[in-house]
Formats: sequence, structure tokens, C-alpha cells
Amino acid sequence: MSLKKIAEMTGLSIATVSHALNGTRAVSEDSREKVLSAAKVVGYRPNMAARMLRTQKSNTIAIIIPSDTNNMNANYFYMDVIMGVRKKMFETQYELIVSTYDPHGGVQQSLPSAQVLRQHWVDGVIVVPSSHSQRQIRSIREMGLPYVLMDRRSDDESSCVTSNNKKGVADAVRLFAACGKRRIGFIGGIGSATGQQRYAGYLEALAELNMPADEALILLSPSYSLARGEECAVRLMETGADAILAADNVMVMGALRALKAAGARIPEDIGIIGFDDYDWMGMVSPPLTTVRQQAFQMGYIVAEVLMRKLGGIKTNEVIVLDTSLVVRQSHGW
Amino acid sequence: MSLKKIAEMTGLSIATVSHALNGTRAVSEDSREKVLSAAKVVGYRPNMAARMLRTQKSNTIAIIIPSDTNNMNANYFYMDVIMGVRKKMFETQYELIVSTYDPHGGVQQSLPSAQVLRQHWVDGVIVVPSSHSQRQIRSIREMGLPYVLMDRRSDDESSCVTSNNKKGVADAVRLFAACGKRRIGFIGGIGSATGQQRYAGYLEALAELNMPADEALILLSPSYSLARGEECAVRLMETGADAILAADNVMVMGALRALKAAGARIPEDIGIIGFDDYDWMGMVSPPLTTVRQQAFQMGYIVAEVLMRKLGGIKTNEVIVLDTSLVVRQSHGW
DNA sequence: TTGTATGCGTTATCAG
DNA sequence: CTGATAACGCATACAA
Repeated sequence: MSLKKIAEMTGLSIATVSHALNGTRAVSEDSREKVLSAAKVVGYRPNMAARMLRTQKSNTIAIIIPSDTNNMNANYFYMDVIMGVRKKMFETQYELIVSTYDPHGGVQQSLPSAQVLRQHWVDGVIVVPSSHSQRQIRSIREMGLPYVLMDRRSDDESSCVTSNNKKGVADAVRLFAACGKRRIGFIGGIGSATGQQRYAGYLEALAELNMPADEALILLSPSYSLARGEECAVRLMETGADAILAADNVMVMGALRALKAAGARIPEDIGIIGFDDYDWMGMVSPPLTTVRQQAFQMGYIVAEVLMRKLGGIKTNEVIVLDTSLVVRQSHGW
Repeated sequence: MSLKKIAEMTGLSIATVSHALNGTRAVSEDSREKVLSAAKVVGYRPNMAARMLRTQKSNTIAIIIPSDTNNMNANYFYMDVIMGVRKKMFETQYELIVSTYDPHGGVQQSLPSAQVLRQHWVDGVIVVPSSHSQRQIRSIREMGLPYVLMDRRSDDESSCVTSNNKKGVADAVRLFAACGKRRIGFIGGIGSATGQQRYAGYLEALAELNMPADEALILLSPSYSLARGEECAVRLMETGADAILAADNVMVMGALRALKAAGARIPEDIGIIGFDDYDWMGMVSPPLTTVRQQAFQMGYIVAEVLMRKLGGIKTNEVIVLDTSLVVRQSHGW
């Protein structure tokens, strides 16, 4: 199983065997063949641990995402992201460790649950920070582990890849306004930088349109859930909203359900725009207008940025991916 | 950064430092404190490579899933699975490597793209086999790497955790029949063991109900896609089907879209039942009746089985998880 | 309670 | 073109 064994089988030295296998120095054709066939016979597989120990490289990175156990749906966004990361990993022959943490685990629990960080192991890490993870991010930086933030920005000193959440929501608000909507409600999360940016986009667009920001139309929650989405939508209907911006793919489902349960006509009585884009959104009635994020690309690009860092490049990159409005029918005419 | 350094700092031996850190033998309170504080000062993190090399254990497993790049939706099922696996991993302090392969990559390409298998590294592996991966599975077995199959069964010698696909589909057919449906169409995949089992369930239920299996009502495809789902549904409408069983969460979306586009009344003109259960399925109109799989549990359980194997238990376990009908409205009355 | 010393499987250096 | 050997950082058997 080891180089040593193959060396014994072939009568060559460990060094020659290693070089023959890796093509890292000239080896006679004769020796090469002997080594290769012996390796095949015993089913030789290199021992990564030894290689890592020697080279100080694991060819492995980790991605650490929040996993809200009572809201599994939010994770689908990260699935697309992970597939994007995987694509880059495949191209570069890296392996990917997927780790999770509980975003509601409190300050000290938030990120470090990822034991992968506490061990000298991965070459780099992609992190989706929570609002409590500044300290962990700092410690990652201090231990010299290459990293890139993703989806959410938590500070100015880190490389980061996010969506243009602010613009995405602002676009949606403008679309509502263009359709004659005047009382636009906002359902969002306040627990993450992402949520805050979306809220900021809402306020900004309102201001730009000279529309007042009515507190009764703004419903912020610490976390996302279907039930919470329903609840908020009910509240907004009572307040006389004629449009709802649900800044998250879970909330929008709840909101939609509540609207339908109440028998509201969409979009005549009340318009609705959601976040993220899945095929099913075109399948509900009316088909949902939504703010699309480039999830797969986000994964691919954040992996690319990390790879660049692993290559020794020192620049800090802040990449903001554009969102796009997927205009279907739920927003109005 | 290493035990050696801490040994130097504290004036103790490497052995004592190691034991103090790991609590693996008695150490005087005095020494312990010295070691711990020194470790904290220099930010000591154990070097996994060295530990792995020494102990021949990585505390890491891998899961290898098919990733159909032109059908990202299918992946969401595996996201739920992965979260289930993660839960077990969290409990047992293992890390999880997520690897993918192209299910349409042809025979030789199918599984081995997962380089993780070609390296002596992970302690065990969870594999979703494709119909072409028997050889790879055999080679995994031959190299003595503990493994468990998941979602699909490819042979009789491997431990395996799957859903009861056959029964799930049969239940759906019976429900259709109970609602007076007589010409029940089947849209399915033939490219995987999963698809074949679902098809078998369809035939079995039909036979049990003394209903003929009309070839014109059976549409099998090598792979899943939204477009293909639409196409099949159109065909089935032409053939006069009064019900459609779409044995996959992507196909059912396509089928639903086609039905709506054609202005069919659901479920009066034509009923439809899908596979897998997502929140959005309750949000379309009419709410979709579907065959639910226990995705999260499947992940948790398959991880459990693998852990058992890693613990040295030699039994082969074949676990079949029950499916359940989520009865909403699209099937009929 | 502590220390010494070995070896895990590689890569890479240095010497032939 | 080839070989001997050191070192990577750790766990642990053995000795004291």
C-alpha cells in the first residue's frame, strides 16, 4: 500500500518509486513500467495524511454555512452556491468540506462549532458570517488562514462576494411604484447583514420616489420562517398595504399563502414580489415576480477568489454580483 | 505552533504536552496550566495531517452525489439529505466532504471523478450510485473502504439506505384509482434504480387493481428535466390520460406547467401526483398531492449506518424508509 | 508524574 | 538515472 512496499516489490528505491509515480524527475522507462504495474497490482493509493504533512497543503477547502434547523428551505440557496463552488473545485482538483453552524446558537456558539477551523487542516475557507461572527472572522484572519466571506459582508478588511441586495430590493420597489402601488409593505429579516441591506434598499427606493416610509408597513423579524411570513402578510393586509415585498424565499411563500387564504386578488388587490428564483415560482398562480440572485455563480466566483488567495495573491477583493428582476405577474401591471 | 514549540516554552516534554492537551494521561495541575496557557498564547491548533498519519484516522467521511449540471433542481433533495448527514456528523465530531460526479458522464467517468476515492484519506464514504457504477462500488469494497449506498440500490452485497419508492408510487396509483381515475399515465426516469423501482410500483399497483398497463400511458426518459416533463404531459393529454403520476420533483413541475398551459382543469379533467415534498407544492393551485420521502432522515440514518461500520461492526444493513402520501388536492376527490 | 524514542508515508535534498 | 535519509507533527509504548 505504501511507496515502501512498491519499492520492495520492484527492487527500486522509495525515491525512484515516488518520482515515477509523480513524474517529478526523470525515470528510466523500464523502472517506470515496473513501478506502475506494481502500483496497479497492489492498488496503491497515496496517503494524503503523509503528503499533507510533508507538503503543508491539503488541497482541501471548507465552506461554512448557517443551517437553520427550523427553516430548511433557506438552505436551498446554499445548495446552488455549493454546486458552483464544486465546479471550481473540480477544475482545480480541490476537495470541499461542508460545515454548518447554528445561526441562533448565540454569540459564542455561532461559528466556532466548525471544528475544522480549530484544526490545522484546510488550505482555506469560505465563510457565510452571521451577525455575531466578527470575532471569529478576526481569529481566522489572525491565524493566517486564507478566507473569503460570502453572501454577507461583516467588515471592511475581508475579501467578500455578495449579491447587490440593496439594488435588488430597490428595483422591486420601483417596479411596484411603476405599477401604481402606493402602500408598499416590507417583510424582512433583521438578523443578518443581508437582511439589513435589503431593508436599506427598500428605504432608499422609497425616498428616491418621494414616498413616505410608513412604519406600519415595515415588518422586520430576527429570523425567517413560513409562519412568520404568513403572520406578516396578514398584518400588512390589515394595514391596507397594496403591495408586499418579501425579502426572502421562505417569507414570500408564507406571505403568498396568507394572501390566498384571505382571498385577496393578486396583483389587483395586492401585489407581491419575492426573493431568489426557483422554477416553482413560475408555477404558482399568479406566477411570482422575484429578485433573482446568481447563486451558482456566487459559489463559483467565491471559490475563484479563494483560489487566488491560495496562490499567494494578497489583494482584498470585494465583489458584488448583480441581481435581476424576474418579472412574471404577481407584482401588478 | 507545534507540540514541540509548546514543549520548549514550558520546559516540559512533548509527551507531557500532548497528554495535557488531550487528557490522555495524568498530568500535574501545574504542568497542565502551563501547557494550556502556552497553547492559548501561541494559538496552538493540532495538525490534522500528523494526527491522521499517526492514528490512521481522519475523522472525515465523504458523500458522493450525482450532480446533473443541466438539472439543478434535483439537487435540492440531496441538500436535505446532506443536512441530515451533517447532524450526525456534528454529534460525532466528524467532518464531511461533499463530492459530486456527472451522472451522464458515461461508464468510465461516472464515479471515479471523485478523487477522494483514489486517495487514502476519508474513513468512509456514502455513495449515491448511478446505473453505471457497479464497477466503482466493487473497487471501493475491494480497497476495504467502509461505505454505504444511499437513495439507490445497485447490488445485494452493500449496506444501503433507500426510500420505499415502489410502495410510494403504488400508494399514489391506488389513490388515483380510489378517485375514479382509470387512465393513469406514468412519467418517470429509467436511468436509475430509483426510477426503475418507481416504475415497478406503478405496474404492480395497476396489476393489483386489475387495470391494464397501457403502453401509450407510460413515458420513460433516461433523465429528468422540466422540458421533458412538459413534453410528456402534453403527450399524455393527447392519449386521453385522466391522471398523471410524475415520479420526480422536476418532471412534476414541467407536467403541471403543461397542464395549465393547456387549460386543463386539475383534478377534474386530469389529476396529478408528484414526488418529494417541498413547501411550494402546497402553494401552487391546486395544491399538489405528492409522495413524500424522508430526505433529512435518510441522511441522518445513512450516516449512522456508516458510523456503525467505522466502529467495526460487520453486518450488512439494508434499510428502507417509508414514504408517505401528502394528500392535498391535485389528485382528485 | 514525567521523559525518550519510534514510526506513520511522503517529499525533497544531497550524494552518487 | 538512482539511492539513502531527513523532516513534517503527532501519539504512544516503554522506561524511569
